[in-house]
Amino acid sequence: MLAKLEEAYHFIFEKALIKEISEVGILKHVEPGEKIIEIGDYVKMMPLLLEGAVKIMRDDKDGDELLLYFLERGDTCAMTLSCCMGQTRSEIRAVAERDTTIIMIPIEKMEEWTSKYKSWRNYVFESYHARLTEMLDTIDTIAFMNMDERLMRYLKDKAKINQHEIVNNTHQQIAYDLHTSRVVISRLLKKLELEGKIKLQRNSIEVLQL
Amino acid sequence: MLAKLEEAYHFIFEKALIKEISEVGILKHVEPGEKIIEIGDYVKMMPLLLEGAVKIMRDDKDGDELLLYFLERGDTCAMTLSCCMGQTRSEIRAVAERDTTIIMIPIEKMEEWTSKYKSWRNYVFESYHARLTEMLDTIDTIAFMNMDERLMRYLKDKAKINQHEIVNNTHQQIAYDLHTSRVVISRLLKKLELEGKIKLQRNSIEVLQL
DNA sequence: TTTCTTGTGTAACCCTTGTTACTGTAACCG
DNA sequence: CGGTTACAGTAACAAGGGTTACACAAGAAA
Repeated sequence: MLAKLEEAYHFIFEKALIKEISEVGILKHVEPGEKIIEIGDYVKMMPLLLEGAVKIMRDDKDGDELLLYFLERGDTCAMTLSCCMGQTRSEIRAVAERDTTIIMIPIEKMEEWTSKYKSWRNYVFESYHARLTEMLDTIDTIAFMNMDERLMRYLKDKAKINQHEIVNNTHQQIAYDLHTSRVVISRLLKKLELEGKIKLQRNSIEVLQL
Repeated sequence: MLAKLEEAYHFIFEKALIKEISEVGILKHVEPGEKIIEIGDYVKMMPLLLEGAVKIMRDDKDGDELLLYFLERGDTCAMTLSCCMGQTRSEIRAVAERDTTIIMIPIEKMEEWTSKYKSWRNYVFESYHARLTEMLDTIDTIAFMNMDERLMRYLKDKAKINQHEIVNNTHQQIAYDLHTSRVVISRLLKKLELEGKIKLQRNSIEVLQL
């Protein structure tokens, strides 16, 4: 564990802190599609991403859902962080996008490290900043862009996150992430294919413009 | 200044910190409609709200704009905070909604207080949490609600913020805040009036269901 | 092979929202 | 007082996207 931890975080945390993390952190592996946090969960551990990718979703009471953003190595979920500190329930759902390794930190340590390590404080503040920025991005997307632009952007993000130009998704799954219907996605995908931006096959979409 | 500061923040900050704030903070008064921060500004001071209300707006490159949320007494702008720490430019615009008094803190102090005062750390974390929650709310609103619901919600918020059931706004101003057109707002306001939820007059809207 | 299941393509239709254009009217100003 | 400007009401139409329904194809299962 120490090796992976150092690989992902040596630019961010001081040595002593990495050692502490490796001592108290609990390593966890999650499969693609596996839930990490559900809306309404009490959050007792803060997750640091060692490897893989996680997608963060927002749901409303009617079962509608919407993709907020993806997390990658070196990231943590600021919403979770925020819930930990405030002892409130999770406002979001986190689902593994690929094979993912995370390390869970007990919340007691967070308070302690906040006064003890400057690099920890900075990391926490930077995480908040990064997540706020991503939320603004999400807002821009849904407020100012049309569905075809949002779709193309989604495919590019997905290709990047999965490090592969082929996105293995059904149209229905995409529709859920973008909070629209399958028919709309099929329609727009066909349009994007005609424009030469993607290539369609059953269960897979090749993104040509990365 | 000390009196107002204590009135707004005595539940939040310890005495010694309030004293420090009053010593280094710069008091500033802004009129309704006056800009406090513009997108792209370098932020060198962190604002604490003593009195009044501020609206936080997001703009895109095409000049489109969208209301994110309001700030009130005891709040600070986490985006600004985040920009201060990270030395980045502002991603948002802040405009006074009423007569507003703010106190500006030089960023050097923030770092110092973060290690020195636990109440400061908590305040900063809670501010981040509050703002993230509000952003999620904003996302819910634009992703899951229709324009008539958004409009009603906007009017209620506005009435609450201004402590008055009469909202003095032209339809055009509302259209800017909700990122739509004047005609759409006029249409929906008329519908809401027919439903008995509001009462319309020139330059003013009375919100009947608070 | 046939059958069943799942995913995709597409047409037809509807609703919400955005656009253009024009009218009326309150308030202000010379 | 008439003229100007800002604001509001409304009709007619366009566009985006959501809904329903159905056909068809690829794989999986039998």
